[in-house]
Amino acid sequence: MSEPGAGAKQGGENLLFLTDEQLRKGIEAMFFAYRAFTADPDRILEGMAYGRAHHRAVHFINRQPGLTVNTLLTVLGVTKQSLNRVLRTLIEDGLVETRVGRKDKRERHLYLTEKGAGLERELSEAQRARMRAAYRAAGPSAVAGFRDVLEAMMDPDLRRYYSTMKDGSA
Amino acid sequence: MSEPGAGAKQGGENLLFLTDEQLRKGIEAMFFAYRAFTADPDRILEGMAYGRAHHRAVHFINRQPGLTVNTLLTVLGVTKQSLNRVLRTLIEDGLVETRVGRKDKRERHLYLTEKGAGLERELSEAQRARMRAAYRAAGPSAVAGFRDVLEAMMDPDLRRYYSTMKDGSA
DNA sequence: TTGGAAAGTCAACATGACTGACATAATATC
DNA sequence: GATATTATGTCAGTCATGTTGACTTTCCAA
Repeated sequence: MSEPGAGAKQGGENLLFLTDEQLRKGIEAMFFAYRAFTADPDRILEGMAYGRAHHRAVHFINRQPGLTVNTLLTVLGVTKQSLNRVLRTLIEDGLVETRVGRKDKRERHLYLTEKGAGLERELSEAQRARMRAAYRAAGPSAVAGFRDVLEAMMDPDLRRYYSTMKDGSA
Repeated sequence: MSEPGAGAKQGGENLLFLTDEQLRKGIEAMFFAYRAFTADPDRILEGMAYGRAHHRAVHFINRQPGLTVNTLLTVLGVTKQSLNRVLRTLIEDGLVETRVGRKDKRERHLYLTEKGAGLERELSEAQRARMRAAYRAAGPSAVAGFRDVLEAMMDPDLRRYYSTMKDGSA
């Protein structure tokens, strides 16, 4: 890597971003940003009979149509009882449909209906708008750094899953 | 904006980080990283009679000793009834103490006791350890980008508050 | 002196997590 | 073919954290 400035001050100066104060600022940044990040879809959902849990389910079904209940369970990191309540209402309301697995008939593969895709679009457009504005304000190299830090923060299993998902850059 | 036909190479290439796919990846990165981010303190707190809400209160009281209930309310973005439940148990258990305001006797200023500071240290050390590892893995310039994007994502009021807090770089 | 702000409290309720127990169907294994 | 395991679904109960609404006390300020 290239040394910014002199070579002498290397150790201490290059590690300044790891002080406790800096780390605490990072923690607060995560907290405040995440709140803003969820605020827009939450606003849309209030009044509807759905909540953040429904949004998350719909998001991942959209991203990976045909995924099984079990996979969704792992990705969301909740119990099947918790997911089931959410999924049941989405199916009853005709936003999600299930198809029995061809190979393994125990599995249910999940798909969004037209209606479900409509809600997904509405929610994700609100969220993407904020993300887009933040990306634009911060610039491409900041975005790369943002993604790198978040990825490094994830639990290894989910990082692996995350890495396999399409990102349009390939 | 620029025409998609004409200056295609330049504009298009520089804006590739704003495609919907890229934005969706950012959304997922936030989701997975935030889960990991809260997992360690949550693990410590389970078993104790406290939860994430207590952690947040303790964090901000530590960061800004003597802040009033009203300020904490704004920072945390919850109702006073919700905060009060949390604060009451922390006071009863001797983790937080309140002092009546000198100037305005209606105000209660919040401070951590020794015991409260102990819990804060324990929780935040777990969280900082993960943050430190992520920062170290991603490097200083990624960290700067990370912080820039998160800051741009916040709601303006909290961004203002966030900016005034000490970060050890000034 | 009166209006409003800061804080605290009670009650009722919603959401989204959790555990534990149990049922059904299909696959996998012995 | 009998048995174990897996994938899914469901019922019941609990907990943490948020909400609204109503009301009180204290105290500052116009």
